[in-house]
Amino acid sequence: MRRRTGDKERWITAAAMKIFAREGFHGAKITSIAKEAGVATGSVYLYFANKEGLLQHIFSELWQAMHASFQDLLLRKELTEKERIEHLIDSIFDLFADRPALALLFVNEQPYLLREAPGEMMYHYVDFLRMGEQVVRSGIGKGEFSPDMHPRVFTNFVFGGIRQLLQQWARAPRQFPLYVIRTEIKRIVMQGLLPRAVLNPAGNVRA
Amino acid sequence: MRRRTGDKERWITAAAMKIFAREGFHGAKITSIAKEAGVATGSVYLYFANKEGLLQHIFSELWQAMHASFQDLLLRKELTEKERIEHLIDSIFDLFADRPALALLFVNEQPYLLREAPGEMMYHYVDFLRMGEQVVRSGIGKGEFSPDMHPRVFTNFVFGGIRQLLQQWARAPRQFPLYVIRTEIKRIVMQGLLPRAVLNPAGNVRA
DNA sequence: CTTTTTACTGAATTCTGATTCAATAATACA
DNA sequence: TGTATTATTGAATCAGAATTCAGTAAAAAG
Repeated sequence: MRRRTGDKERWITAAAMKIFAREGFHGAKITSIAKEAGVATGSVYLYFANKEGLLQHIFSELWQAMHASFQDLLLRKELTEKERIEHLIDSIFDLFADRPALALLFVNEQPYLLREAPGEMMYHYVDFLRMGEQVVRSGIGKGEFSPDMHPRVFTNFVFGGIRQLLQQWARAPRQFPLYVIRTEIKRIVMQGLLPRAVLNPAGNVRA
Repeated sequence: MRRRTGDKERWITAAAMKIFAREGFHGAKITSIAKEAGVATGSVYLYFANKEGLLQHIFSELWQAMHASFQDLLLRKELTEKERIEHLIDSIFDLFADRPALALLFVNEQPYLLREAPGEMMYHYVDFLRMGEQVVRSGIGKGEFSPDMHPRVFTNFVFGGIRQLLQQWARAPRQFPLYVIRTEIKRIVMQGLLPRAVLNPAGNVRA
């Protein structure tokens, strides 16, 4: 017999992440991935069915992590819905914080998988958005949020905005740091662009 | 001599749009596009240098249209900045309103072109976002918008949110009509999720 | 130390689909 | 009508890269 030495599966996924992110799924060559991983071309096929399987595996782990942290947040009864939304936003950024390559994969290759492997992907995707919607609904119910907000449109909008900023960040991590992005997103999401009326001590409205 | 009959270039771009949107750029076969357009395979190459050129041509027209309507809006002095932003949002949706296939192309294939043809694409992209930022800055200057808003993050966020919703819509136009999306986006962008303090007739603050 | 079993290798194979181009058709012009 | 010129065709070519597999290496078992 012979034992597997080293965690080749991990080397390969790490390499794939890097190459997919740089070249795009279609531009990435299995040969480059193998070289980057330090294994032979053929070895990739010992661990994954094919190129697409490799991509799916990466996404699958990602969605799983995302789902888990969302699930956690939904269960924390002590949070207000406003806090919950803020934590949801944070948890997405936490996931990508030190992995810009993963972020690029996530934002760029999602459409491909959604077309080629609609089943699993669609499931995660829909489930994920559903969770967001749920929080918004519940916040409206409690009077925390504007009652005329459309939960599904809102959730999609925020999700899309986050993706776009993740992409900008991953493309050039220096142009704005992630903590700025998170903070700003929360501001936009909660307060919007217009200045808010605030109460002065006398109870009157100030611009 | 022989004259070109029919507007083959247009037939081909129309077909390409449709097929690219359905199969994705990489999944689309030139042969299918030619058949859909009602011309021979080789004819595609009489009008476009290659497959990528075809995609670029579509994007190029699109960005041009986008740029033009943005430019118009920037020049309309009678608008408040708030109105200007609302019109910007509308102009994007107007562009895609009856062309879901174009919308899918736009949201799905942008990353590919940004990688493969960074020059022109990047130019349009950056310019486009810059225009948005400009409006926000100017609105802040005039006191129309929250002074602590980060113009670049804001613009990217909104752009991303719009993309996401365009995609959802294009994927299944029936789930929410475009006019709902526009309205909701404007609400989110302007007011955010939290309920606003409003004045009642007596000048006091109501929840 | 030999045998057996499993891991790994990377050059060769295969497939897919973009691109080409020799042949043909249509129109203009003389 | 005949000839020149340009447009169009689509089967054949070609390139590139995913996948395979016969061969080799390493570890375990005896």
